Order: sequence, then C-alpha cells, then structure tokens
Amino acid sequence: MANIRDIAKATGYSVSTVSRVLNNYPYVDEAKRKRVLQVIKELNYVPNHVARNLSYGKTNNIGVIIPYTNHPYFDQLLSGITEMAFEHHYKVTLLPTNYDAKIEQAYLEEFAAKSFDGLIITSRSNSLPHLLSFKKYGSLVFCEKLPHRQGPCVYIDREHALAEGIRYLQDQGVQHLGVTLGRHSRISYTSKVTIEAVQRFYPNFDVEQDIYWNCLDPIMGYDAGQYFYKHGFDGILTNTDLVAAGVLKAYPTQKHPKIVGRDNLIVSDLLQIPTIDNHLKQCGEQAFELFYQEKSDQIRIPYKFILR
Amino acid sequence: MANIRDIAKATGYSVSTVSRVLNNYPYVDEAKRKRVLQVIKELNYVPNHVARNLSYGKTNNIGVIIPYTNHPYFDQLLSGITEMAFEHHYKVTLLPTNYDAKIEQAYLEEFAAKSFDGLIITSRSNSLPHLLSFKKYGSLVFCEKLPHRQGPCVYIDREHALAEGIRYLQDQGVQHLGVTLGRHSRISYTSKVTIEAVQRFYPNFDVEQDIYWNCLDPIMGYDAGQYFYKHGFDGILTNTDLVAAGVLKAYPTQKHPKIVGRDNLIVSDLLQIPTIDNHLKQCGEQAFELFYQEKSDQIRIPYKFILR
DNA sequence: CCTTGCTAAGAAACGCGTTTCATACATTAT
DNA sequence: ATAATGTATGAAACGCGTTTCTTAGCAAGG
Repeated sequence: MANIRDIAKATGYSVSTVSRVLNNYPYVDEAKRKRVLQVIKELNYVPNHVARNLSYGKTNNIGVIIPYTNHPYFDQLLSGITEMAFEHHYKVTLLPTNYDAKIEQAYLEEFAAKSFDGLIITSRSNSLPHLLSFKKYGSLVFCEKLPHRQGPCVYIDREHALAEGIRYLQDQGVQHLGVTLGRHSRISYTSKVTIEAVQRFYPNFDVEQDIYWNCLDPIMGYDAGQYFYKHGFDGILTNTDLVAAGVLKAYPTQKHPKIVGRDNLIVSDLLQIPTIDNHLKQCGEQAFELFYQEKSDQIRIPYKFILR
Repeated sequence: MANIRDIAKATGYSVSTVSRVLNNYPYVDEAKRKRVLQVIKELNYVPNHVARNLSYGKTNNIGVIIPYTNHPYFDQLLSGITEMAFEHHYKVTLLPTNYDAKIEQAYLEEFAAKSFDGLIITSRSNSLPHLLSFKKYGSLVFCEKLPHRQGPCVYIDREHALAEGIRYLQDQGVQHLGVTLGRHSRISYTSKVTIEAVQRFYPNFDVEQDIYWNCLDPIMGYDAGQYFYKHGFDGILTNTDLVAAGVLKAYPTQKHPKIVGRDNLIVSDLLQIPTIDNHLKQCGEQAFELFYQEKSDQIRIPYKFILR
C-alpha cells in the first residue's frame, strides 16, 4: 500500500505539498493539485487514519463502558449515545465488562493510552475514586449522580420515580408487596435505592422474604412470579418490564397482581403494564453531549410514570 | 504526558531498553527493568496506543456496519459479534449507516485507511461489487450469502425458513394471507425472498393488496393489523415478532389470525406467537470467527421454526 | 526603488512506539 | 586457545501524516 511519501516521489513534489492537497489547503498550484489527486487515484492511495490520529492526538472515537449489550436498559442508553455520536462524526466503541472490575480496569488503561477521546461509563465495577483518578487522561462522563463538582454526569431521579410507582401500588390497595431486583452478588445502586423507597411506603417490608433477586428477563420473572403467586403477593414492583411480563405470566389471568414495570419497553405497552420510563435514550444523548461540549454539568433526566 | 523518550532520559537508558521492558523482552538486566518500571510509575507514563497501532499496523478493532442499533435483528447480531470479539481481545466499533450509501462509503474509506482490522457488514446500501472492491484493504465479512468464492459470509437459509413458516400457515387453513415487510423505499433482499416464497404457496397472492410495507415495530404492526382485520385476512406472515405482536393487538382476541413471527424475541414467547428463529446471535458469533480465523468460508446458519 | 504582503512549496521536525542492526562482553563448546 | 553462543544495550530507521520553519517569487503600496 502506498504512503504519502510514495505519492510525493511519484509526482516529484514534496510530502508537504501532497499533505496540503489532502487537507485542502489553499496555496497549492492548481496544476499540481490535480496531478497529485490523479496519482493518488492511480496508486490507490488512502491516507492512514492511525497515523493521522497519532499526529492529531485525537481519534474521534468514544468508548462506552457497558456491562453487556442486548439488555434493554443498556441498549436504550447506547442508542442515544450512538445517534448523538453519529451526528458529531464520532464513532462509538463498545467496551463490555460483564461487571468484571479487571476488565473495566483494562479499558481504563486503554483510555489512558489515548485509544479514545472520551469514555462514557454507563455502569461501573470499580470504585468511584478509582475511576475518577483517570480524569487526568481525558474526559469521563458518568451515567450516575456524582458527588458535587466531581465531573460531568447524567442521572435519573430514581428516588422520586420509584416513589411514584410505589405510591401508585399503594393507592391501588396493594397489601403484600413483592419486589424484583437484579444481581444479588454485587448489589447495584439502583437496587439499594429501590429497597429504601419501598421501606418508606411499606414499613413492614421484609428484605428477606419480599425480594426476588437476580431477575433480568421474563424467564427469571416467571420464576419470581411463581414465588409471589404462591405466597399471595398482590402487588409487584419490578426492575424492568421484561421481568414484569414474566411475573404476570405466572399468575392466572383473573388473579393478576397490581404491577409496575420499568423502561417503557414495547412489551409493557403490549401487555398494558404501567411502567416507569426513565428516558434512557435521552440519558445517552445527553451523556454524549456532555462529552462533546466538554461541559462538567450534572444533568438530571426527568422520568415519567406511565399509567396504562 | 510523558512519552517513552522521557522515560529513557529519566532512567538514563535507551529508548530500546524501555521498550523492551514494556514488552517483556528477555535480556534486560533485572536492576534496569525495575528502575524503568519505577520511573514509569513515578511519571505516570502510559504507552500511547495509537502510536503502537501505527507501528504494529493493527488496531485490534473491528468495525460493524449496521443500519441502526436498538432493533432486535441487529442487536442480536451485534451481541454475537461483541461477545466473540471480547473473547479474542478485539473491540467493536459501531458504524451506523441508517441505510445511507454515502455514509456507508465513508466507513469503507475509513476501513481502507486502516482504522479497523476488519469489517463486518450486517446489511449494506452500496452494491456488492463496490463493497467487494474494498477487499484489497483488509478482511470483509458479510452477513448475507455471497456468490461462490467471493469471500467469507454467514447467511441464513431464508428460503427454507420462510417456506416452513408459510407451509405452517397453509396447514392451519389460512385462506387470505397478509404479509408485513420492512422498508419499501429500498426493498431488502429478505423482502424479495419473502414475496417469492409466498407466491410459491399462494399463487393468487396480490403484491399490491396483500403486503403492508414499512413495518418495523408494534406500532406499525398495529396499523398493519387494522388493515388486515378490516379486509378479512385470516393469516399473517410478519417480518418480526414485534410487528406480529402489534398485528395481534389490532384483532379482537377471539378473532386472532394465524400468525408467524420472526427472530424468536421475548414477546413471541410471552404472546405465544409461532416464530422463525434465525439464530442471529450465532450469525454474529460466526461472522466474527470468520474474520478472526481469516477463513473464506460461507457458513449457513440453521434456522428453527418454533411452534407455540 | 524599496518595503510589505501574498502565494507557493520544500526540508525537517514532530507525534510515539517498535524493530532492526550493530556492538560488546561473557560463556560454553571444540 | 579459538570459535560459537548467549546476554545486554544503544543508535537509528521505520510506520505515516501533520506542521513548523524557511526560502522565494511576484505584485501592490509608498
């Protein structure tokens, strides 16, 4: 493959002149410009992007740390990021961690090594101070509320969103409330907030008996539903619409519990499940914007409780 | 930010020695190795990945040309690619085209410019010969059946998969078959195959009246369903489970048509919609493997018709 | 006629690692 | 004792664009 020096040689002009043609500088003789372009075509020359990036010190690439794809929560976030990145001529590189702190660490090092112009952290496995120590290498945007002035972030007002969902269940007369949550091994911040919110409305809520952990999809939701049905739960607060759908499936149709889903997924519309829409796509868009505008704002994305 | 020459200067050793330490070469004096590592730590030095890539002529990055994310078909494909890439220490960069040939072209040029070690084309907007002309710049893997010996690809046996779905509908006694399809502006290969397959089983199939175009999600599926219900269609072949779910919603529960979905999405399980599972995740995995193993095979991924 | 300013274009340095080549000493084999 | 290996390390070239610095021709302004 030809490089810029080959083109210089073939045309008889200098490397600088070729570079000037490539970058549309003024002050290049029209005849020479044409000749250069012609030779470029003849030799099938394409400027090496990596070399360019090295020279510019910039890659136009943003990394997104994400546990995994193909999960509605993260896919929505990702689609917001991707769309916005696209508009600003950035590319998005997926950095799946599977919640492994070691892998996350490896990505952070690649970031420090200038592989990406920025990093959006949709969910993290290392401690916040550790992650923040990488700020010196470039711009980091978090998808969680950071302590004041610690850097750019977008976040959801989970507390109020959950409160509204739980109040709805209470208003519907729910006596025995069950809750589905995700990973039990490393309990997420969201799970913690959920438990606290529920306890405020249901003081007798039993953390041991009334939570069904490790719910991520309808299959696990179905398991949860069987448990809840057997034990006479009449209201369920779920961690995502997918799980809500599974839960409902486990109850006989006439005995459906009051339920609240999350993420406003298509299923919740199809099955008429009330849901908390956290506008994740918008979160993703804003996260990218924060990176792009080099702002250090803390943006709260409004949620919306959708009654069906 | 320090670079390798700074480290060389600070230690008093040569750049080569520092590089040897970084790359775990044998034949470096133990004391020097330690000293180098110490200085690296002190100066907070991280080797520049872009420079390394330039030197190696390799990025460990694969690009995935995709119309958009957040669509079940592509997200499944993507999750297969991402998982496999992860296992082989590759990163995945998303290249959304929105079916715009110009944008696709831009990505192809970036590929030629060595931004990626390979390209997986999940769907394309330019002509096949045009895309194939980029083979000289690196390895291209297609997610569609290529003409013999034209390069690596994974594909689905759509013809047989569809035939099985349509035969099922016929066996169920469907008289008036409706079909939902995607984009009408640039009709996809899949759409063409679908029409041909239907015509084989239903010789009177009317391309004008019996197809509802531009169906991508349940909303559009609902529209299609209203049309089909109004005109007395008793069987629907849909282009994805999401659309199937929408179609059903438009029919009164007692009058549900016979229906066949696609992609084996969670909704189809929840709503008991028979579906054609094309094992898209597996497609993605195999596509990456073809790239990684530098094979030029044509891999057919078996489909599965799932009765409910 | 001389200065200022614009157009044009090349040499060389720069961004930053990796790798080849060359050198030199210390062993070990013959 | 000598040739052949093995260990250790530096200088310089390389991968490939971009950018700064310099030089230089030529026209307009004073």
